[in-house]
Amino acid sequence: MTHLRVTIREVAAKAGVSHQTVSRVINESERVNPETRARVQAAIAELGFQPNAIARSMARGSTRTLACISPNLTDYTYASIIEGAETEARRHGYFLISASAPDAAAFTVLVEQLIASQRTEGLLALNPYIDERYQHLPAGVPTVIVGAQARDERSHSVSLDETNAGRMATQYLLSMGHRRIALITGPLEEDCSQDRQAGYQQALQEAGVDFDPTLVMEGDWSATSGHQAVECLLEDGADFSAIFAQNDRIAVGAIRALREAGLRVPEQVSVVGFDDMPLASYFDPPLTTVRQDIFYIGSEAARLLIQAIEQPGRQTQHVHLPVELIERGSTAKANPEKGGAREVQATR
Amino acid sequence: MTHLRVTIREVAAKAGVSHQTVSRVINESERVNPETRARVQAAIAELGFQPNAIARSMARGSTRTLACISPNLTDYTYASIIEGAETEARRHGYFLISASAPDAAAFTVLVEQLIASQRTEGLLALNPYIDERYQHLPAGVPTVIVGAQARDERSHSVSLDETNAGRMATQYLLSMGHRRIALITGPLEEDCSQDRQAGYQQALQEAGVDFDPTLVMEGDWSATSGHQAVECLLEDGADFSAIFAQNDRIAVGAIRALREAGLRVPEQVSVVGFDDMPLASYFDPPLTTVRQDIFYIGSEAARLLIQAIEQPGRQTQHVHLPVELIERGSTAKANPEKGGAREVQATR
DNA sequence: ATGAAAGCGCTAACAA
DNA sequence: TTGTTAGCGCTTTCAT
Repeated sequence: MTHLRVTIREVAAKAGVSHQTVSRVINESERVNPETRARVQAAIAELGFQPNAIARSMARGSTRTLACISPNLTDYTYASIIEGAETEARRHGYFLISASAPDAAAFTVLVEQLIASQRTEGLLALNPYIDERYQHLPAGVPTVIVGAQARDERSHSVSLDETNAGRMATQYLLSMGHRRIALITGPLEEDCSQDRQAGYQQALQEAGVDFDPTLVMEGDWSATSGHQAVECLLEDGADFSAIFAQNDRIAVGAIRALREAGLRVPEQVSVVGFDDMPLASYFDPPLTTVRQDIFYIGSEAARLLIQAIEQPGRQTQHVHLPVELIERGSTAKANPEKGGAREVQATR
Repeated sequence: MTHLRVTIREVAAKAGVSHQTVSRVINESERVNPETRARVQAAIAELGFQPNAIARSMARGSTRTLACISPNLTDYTYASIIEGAETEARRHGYFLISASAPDAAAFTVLVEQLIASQRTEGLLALNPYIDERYQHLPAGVPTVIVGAQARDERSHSVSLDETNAGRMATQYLLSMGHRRIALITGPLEEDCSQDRQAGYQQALQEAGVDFDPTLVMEGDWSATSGHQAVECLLEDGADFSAIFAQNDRIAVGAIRALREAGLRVPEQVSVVGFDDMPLASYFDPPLTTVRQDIFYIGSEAARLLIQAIEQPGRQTQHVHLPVELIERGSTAKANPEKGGAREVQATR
């Protein structure tokens, strides 16, 4: 265990050159005599020298570190985006500090500590419109908004084509003959909930089906909220033969509630989820869902951010990623005699 | 948008003091005249000065940044540990750079870039015994091994009491009258798989039940592996009335395979999982499982690491965290007439 | 192709 | 209590 860390100067002394020549070698400059380079490299190996990253950042004025602030790190969607971003960042020689900010206040503090302190050179803001945090996005620092479209002109963004995704899921149910399609959304503060709902309404309209607001329930992404939403729907005596749940967890909760009410999925009610989370194919029944390539969202976001850092003049970019419908066992054709309505009314 | 970042010297000029006084103010030194401090603070506010974190790291020789290397960032278990660690780190004024290393080679590179470059002051190594990566743990740098016990004397560790957890799950099934209990493990390279199995065998022995190696299958934590394991078991005509799956995903796959073979859970076969992952209570049937407080594992690991950094002389510590059995619907009493054996043999 | 000098923005030691 | 002087370990001019 080396106690005092070896510096460039010790290497220089050992190799009999100036520390500047060592710097040239570690920076792979061309302008070094092959012999000298070999001597220096030998010295580096012998002493186990590792350039000090902080000193380099200091001298270069660039830290090659990105920040990623997310509501949490455990939701599968966020975690995948972060993993994608981290991998891509590293591919470009950057590191990623990811931190979770449950609320806007925590977000503000983090921006200060990470961005204003110049510890990082750019920011990945995951879902910044869930609360007031977007008002504290840093100015003058490259920023990519992930999971929503930027509302200002300074920020880049990477998001799904949410409206189209909502439309696609709804069209699929319509194509199965369903006419009474309930919708369970995420929190309406979030753009994606709104956009998915817009797509839902759009698809209904295109199919000439009237939009019925009593068929729409707001959830909070949790399975529990899906469960409750279906309970409410049933209590209100709502008539529906399909549900579009805006994420897979809501779908799972909804299916559970349907079962508890004695309704069979997909025979009596079809359910479409959103995300294609890891166990979606192992649910009972396997979940029909909208798949998003979340890992790619993350890597694309990192790519954009690094581009913005390295080419400061660049125009802001807004990337929309496509989605795909995965057909599994939680959906079936509507019962034609009944015109798509449920046969059994819950007894509760 | 300030173009040239404000430095301590500009603040000093504005406040009419030396830059060192400004340094004292931002470091909350006592030795500053209240009036002077007020003047400096006014100047700081007016100029929007933010100390440069890199320069501080440079001058102090300490980066207040930790590294966390994990096989991936998306597994719920890892993500939770990371979130716990990140939160705790920040509580102590540290940042956490988390990176994923799918294999030992990637791990080695990361250790070099993060640790040897002195960018970070300590390492959280999640599950380092899944491959050869533990051989590349850095020397002379505070390290906490998470999810396994340290195999050397230099590293601290935070892990579950895995043996006891395995024992507890098995004892529970035994107490329900099951005698033929199949085990589906994680990869046997990982300590936790081994330890959970040791606990399983221990419980059997204590209950006077013979250990039957044909009832043990090795999985890879995936639902698919649980599915396959049960298929093998059934093909081999194995006789069992309960399964202890070493994680919840394996359990889900196992339940699916059981169903496909026409077996009812829990009436004919009971299944116990491990982790209590978020949707465990929403599975069908709701999963009986061993709960670990993973968030706490992370925060404890970070706490230990920071302690090791700040008090270098300290002895290595090894923390074992308790687990808890959560009883839900995937387990039931064994059929007494049959002595716990399945009634129905799969027809395949 | 190599070296010398200067400085990145701050903190730490010492002096006043 | 405050200011002055040196660096931290490296990169970047600019000479040579």
